[in-house]
Amino acid sequence: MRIGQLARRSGVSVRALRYYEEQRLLESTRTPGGQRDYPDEALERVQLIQDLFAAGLSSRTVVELLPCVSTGVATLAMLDQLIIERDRIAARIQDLTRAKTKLGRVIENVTAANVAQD
Amino acid sequence: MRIGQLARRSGVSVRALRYYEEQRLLESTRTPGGQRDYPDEALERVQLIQDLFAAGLSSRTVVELLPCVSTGVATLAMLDQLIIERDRIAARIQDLTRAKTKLGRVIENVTAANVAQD
DNA sequence: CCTGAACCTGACGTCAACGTGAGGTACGAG
DNA sequence: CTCGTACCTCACGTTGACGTCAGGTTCAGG
Repeated sequence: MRIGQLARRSGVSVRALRYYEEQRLLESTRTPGGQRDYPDEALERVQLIQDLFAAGLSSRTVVELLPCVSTGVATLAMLDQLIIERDRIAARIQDLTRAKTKLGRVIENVTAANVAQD
Repeated sequence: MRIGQLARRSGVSVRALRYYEEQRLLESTRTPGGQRDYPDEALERVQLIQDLFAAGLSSRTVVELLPCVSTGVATLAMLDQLIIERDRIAARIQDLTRAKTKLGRVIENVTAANVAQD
């Protein structure tokens, strides 16, 4: 599979895929002409990378954790890092939940105010 | 209250407070000498700004929504925007929850692998 | 009056995850 | 062989929320 097709299938840009390779998040073989060639598994890999980015992990963290996330084999340092990241995500969820609740209350109040005004 | 004290109380940097003013998120009166002077309510205001930033709102969005968040009076456009942001936060929470679950499973697996290896 | 801490205004630097050309090469169809 | 599209490698631009440095001013205490 070439880069354009992988981009369309995964929904990320061609530029992003090259960036992932530059950051050692994604590998590719090359055709004799120098074009990137990806195996089918690359699609899942890209989706995994996207998930981790969406979770707020940096590319540096992702490159450290990708091996154990895909293989299931980890050093103790990796395990620590995994736990740190999971807890960070949990804390972030708490923050967002608080903010959502706060906004929800504001919405209720201003809605009531508008109804009263109309 | 001067800027340094507000910074210490709120936990944000002096630079950040000046930035908030620049973005019209926060007002201040000035002493005859030109130094910023904040009322006590500024502390809550700063904390509110931080909460909204933490929720992923941009300063442009915050400056649009701050009036109705603090006064409870909103236009219909503001209400729409509020709902959009709340839903965006809810979607983000979903994403993070999925990512956390995924990491949690990875943690369980690699832990088991380590125990088995030792 | 003097001094050190806190404050002021520019204005350039940072960082991450790409976007966006520029200028050239590879590939598949006809 | 030629055309059009997809691909290649630099390499600079973007965005947001500040950090940081420079050069000068204000304030409170002694």
